[in-house]
Amino acid sequence: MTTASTASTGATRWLTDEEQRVWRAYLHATTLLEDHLDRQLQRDAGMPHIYYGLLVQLSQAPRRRMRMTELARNVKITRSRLSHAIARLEKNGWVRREECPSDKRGQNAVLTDDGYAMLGRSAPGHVDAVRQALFDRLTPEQVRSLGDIMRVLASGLEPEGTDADLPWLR
Amino acid sequence: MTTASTASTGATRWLTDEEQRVWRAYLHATTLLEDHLDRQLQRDAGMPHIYYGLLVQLSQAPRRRMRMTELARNVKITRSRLSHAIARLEKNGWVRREECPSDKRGQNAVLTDDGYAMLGRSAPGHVDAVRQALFDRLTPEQVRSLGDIMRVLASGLEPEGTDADLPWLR
DNA sequence: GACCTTTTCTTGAAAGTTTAACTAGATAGG
DNA sequence: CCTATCTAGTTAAACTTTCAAGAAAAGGTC
Repeated sequence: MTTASTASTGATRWLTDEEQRVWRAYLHATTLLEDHLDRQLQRDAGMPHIYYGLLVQLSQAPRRRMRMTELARNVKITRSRLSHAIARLEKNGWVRREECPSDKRGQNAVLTDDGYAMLGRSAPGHVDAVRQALFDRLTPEQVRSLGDIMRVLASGLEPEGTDADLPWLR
Repeated sequence: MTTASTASTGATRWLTDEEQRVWRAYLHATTLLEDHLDRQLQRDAGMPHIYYGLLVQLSQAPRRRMRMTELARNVKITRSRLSHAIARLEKNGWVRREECPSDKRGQNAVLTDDGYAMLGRSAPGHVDAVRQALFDRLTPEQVRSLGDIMRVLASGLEPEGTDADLPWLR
């Protein structure tokens, strides 16, 4: 019941010319931007974009720590992927695992001082990169519009909404 | 010279509140959509989104064949990644390699009949998924606006443009 | 032609991701 | 309590991507 819309009627509503152009532009731009930021962070911070996102999340959490599952949910990755990622960040000394007092199954990922420092060092460059690629190129209306559009898309794909899918991802 | 903008002055222009919200929404929506389509295609066509994109490109090329480098450029991936991907698709019987007559270094990736057939089978479902996630949720103005915005972003990240980077990617 | 550089594509290993199975602790019902 | 079920997180194996290196043909240049 995830796909079916024309699947039931048999008639496929293909994309119009404009839709095709927009879709291609979307794919094109989003992959270029992701590649760009991934390379920027790999070069300046020694990690892929998503790992950086994990550190940012932790840096904003109450005591710079967060339960594994919550962290995974916030960044939209599976728990498995998070396990591997945290293992790697732990090797770098930027994150540390800590048992959860209230739930013995649980683990907290904790941002270390080293991790915090490295974030402070690389954040300016990263913000710069985002600004140059995105905000400095769009008009204020476009920025507002982009926000609206992205919120619509996200709400439609959120596990909640109309057709509740699995737990929260997969 | 890729990053530096405040790097030279020392003053970081952080993101405003609205910019932060927009950026988060962007990351959120784009990762959800990519995950969604990846899963849809993995389920219905047995391959990740980017592999599907390769087949689509080939299906639209003159004699359903294309030089490796051109294919890689069109889909925005490295030649190395393409080599591995084509090897996998070859194992599936959907693509076949063919030597290039005019340039003995060259290879053409050719979409097989099996590949073409499989594309015909999975295209409707994929178009449906894109439509449901994107076009059915946006107003016509939003679609137009999204196209404009994405074209601006892409043009700024294209290896050409103002600050010519490396060959075309990396 | 000999020499040097560039272009095309492949390869192998390391890094990252996915999938499915699995351990251990929490929870609910009887 | 005891058992069934659920939840948190990890792990192994298969697969994909990246990175660095390299083989082979093409293009100058003298």
